[in-house]
Amino acid sequence: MGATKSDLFTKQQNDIANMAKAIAHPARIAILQYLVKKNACVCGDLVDELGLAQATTSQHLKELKNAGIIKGAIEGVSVCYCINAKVWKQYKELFSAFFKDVDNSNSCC
Amino acid sequence: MGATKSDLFTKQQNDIANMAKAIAHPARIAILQYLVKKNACVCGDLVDELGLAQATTSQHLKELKNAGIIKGAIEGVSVCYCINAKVWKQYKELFSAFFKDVDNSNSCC
DNA sequence: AAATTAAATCGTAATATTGCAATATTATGG
DNA sequence: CCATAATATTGCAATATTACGATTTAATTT
Repeated sequence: MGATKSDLFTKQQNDIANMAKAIAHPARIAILQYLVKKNACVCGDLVDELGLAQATTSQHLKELKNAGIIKGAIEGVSVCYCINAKVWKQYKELFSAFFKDVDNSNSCC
Repeated sequence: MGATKSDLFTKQQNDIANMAKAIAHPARIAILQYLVKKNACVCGDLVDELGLAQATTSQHLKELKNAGIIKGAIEGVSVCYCINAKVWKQYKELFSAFFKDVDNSNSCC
């Protein structure tokens, strides 16, 4: 036990859950907000920005890269990160579809 | 170590991360989709629906209740669950605001 | 009151995540 | 080539999450 039983659920359900998991940490939210705000590639200053150790920051960046939501490009000795606009749009749309309006007129609670 | 360093981040960043965490499991996505689909209070059949043990299902329901996104009402010997429309709307809006459109025209990667 | 039913809680095991120091890697400049 | 700088990876400890059997709680029915 301890591991999520992914096989019980649909691909879509697992996809949404995994997307949520990718942003389910304040450091990763902070990274994404910073990249969106800067509206450009950001090289280097993410470690200073967060206040976490370099290794930890690098790990969070890796998770965001694995999720596809950011891209990294080597720029000389440092690495530049930016939002992957295409995947970002997918996230936007999938969450938007998931959180469609609910009709709770039939609800008893 | 092991615990998230919430104090490094803003309340808003922690809030978004916690909301994402609440839905970062396929069983919880399945529960929410089922409640939305049924468009009414659902009593009892959630355990049969998921395929997880009763205790596990109950635990997931508790997390969703803690996050405020669902409500439960005792109905005789069983418990009826439904979407908390107000909180649902908040989630919808917060995620929608977070995933606002990005301009990556200045991006190098 | 006893039996039944549904759900919550407890205890515990397995696994995942978070965080950081230490080390490795990679590119640049001297 | 050697030193430096920036980032990645490794290894490990602390904590969190997931899952389930067993038990408890709470309401209903007999």
